[in-house]
Amino acid sequence: MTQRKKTVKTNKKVIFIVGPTSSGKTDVAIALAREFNGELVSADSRQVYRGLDIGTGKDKSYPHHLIDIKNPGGAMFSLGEFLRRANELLPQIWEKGKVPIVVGGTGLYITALLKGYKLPKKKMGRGRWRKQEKPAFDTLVIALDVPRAVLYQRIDERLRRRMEEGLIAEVEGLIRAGVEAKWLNKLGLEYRYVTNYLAGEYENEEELYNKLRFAIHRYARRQLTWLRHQINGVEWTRGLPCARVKVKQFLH
RNA sequence: GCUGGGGUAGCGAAGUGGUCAAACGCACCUGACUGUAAAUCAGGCGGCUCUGCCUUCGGGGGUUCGAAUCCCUCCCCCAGCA
Repeated sequence: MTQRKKTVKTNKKVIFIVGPTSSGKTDVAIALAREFNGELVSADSRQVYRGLDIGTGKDKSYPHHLIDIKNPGGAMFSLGEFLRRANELLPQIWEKGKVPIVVGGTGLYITALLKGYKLPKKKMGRGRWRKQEKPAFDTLVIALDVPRAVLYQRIDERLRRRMEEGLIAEVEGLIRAGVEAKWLNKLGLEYRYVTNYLAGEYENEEELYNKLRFAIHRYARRQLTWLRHQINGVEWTRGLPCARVKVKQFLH
């Protein structure tokens, strides 16, 4: 009996929705948020910037925390800032009687939050900044599992769509607004490749498309490697129905 | 039909008698990851009973101790001429 009491350590819970790019994280997260009274917290190192919409694939149809909180071109967002803000948000969400649902593809951010990393206020030398603490909440980590071939196909189709929606124009606009190419290059993927394209590095849009889609494939693979090895207790699911069941169990 | 060029591993492309299972790039696969993480970096990538063996460089035949590399022939592609 007393044992049982111990296991019910807290009613503070956090749901994580992870997976490689194009695996459908956002859709699942939004559906879960609606159904289970959740609030979305983005764990995405690129969607934090305002104006980077098409290239980062923001879904503004539903409110997310930690999206559009930085201006592009300035200091880069960082793990430290993410942790600070996320750890501040969670209690606020619990207070409202809601469940935080952390969605995102930035594995390092997820791991750090999940493991309760605490970073010193100031940057210290590499290798000794971590002070790990047990997270003060229960977690459910749901990863979306999509067959590799399907994933690649989705990535390709999505990229094509984004290019039609004005991906290149978006980057041109940022550059015109004064964002440096160097800064865009550091972001990688869409912003890096389109910037290169605008600098004349590729023959045509088709070459840009191909170079970029393969770079995204590689990125998706890296994300999967991270999920497989750097996060414990990941529950792989094939989609919303399965995720819903796990969430229902978790919340009870 | 003639002439010239060409057919090399999933694709592109080196190699032109031995040190070639075959450079390199791409795709693909795997892994690392401690304050830029959509970043950065590493390995693999014909097959196997894997410190060696087997089957590969359009097909077949030949020369040679030895061929992806030389010769003959056949098939296919491209360019120019008919």
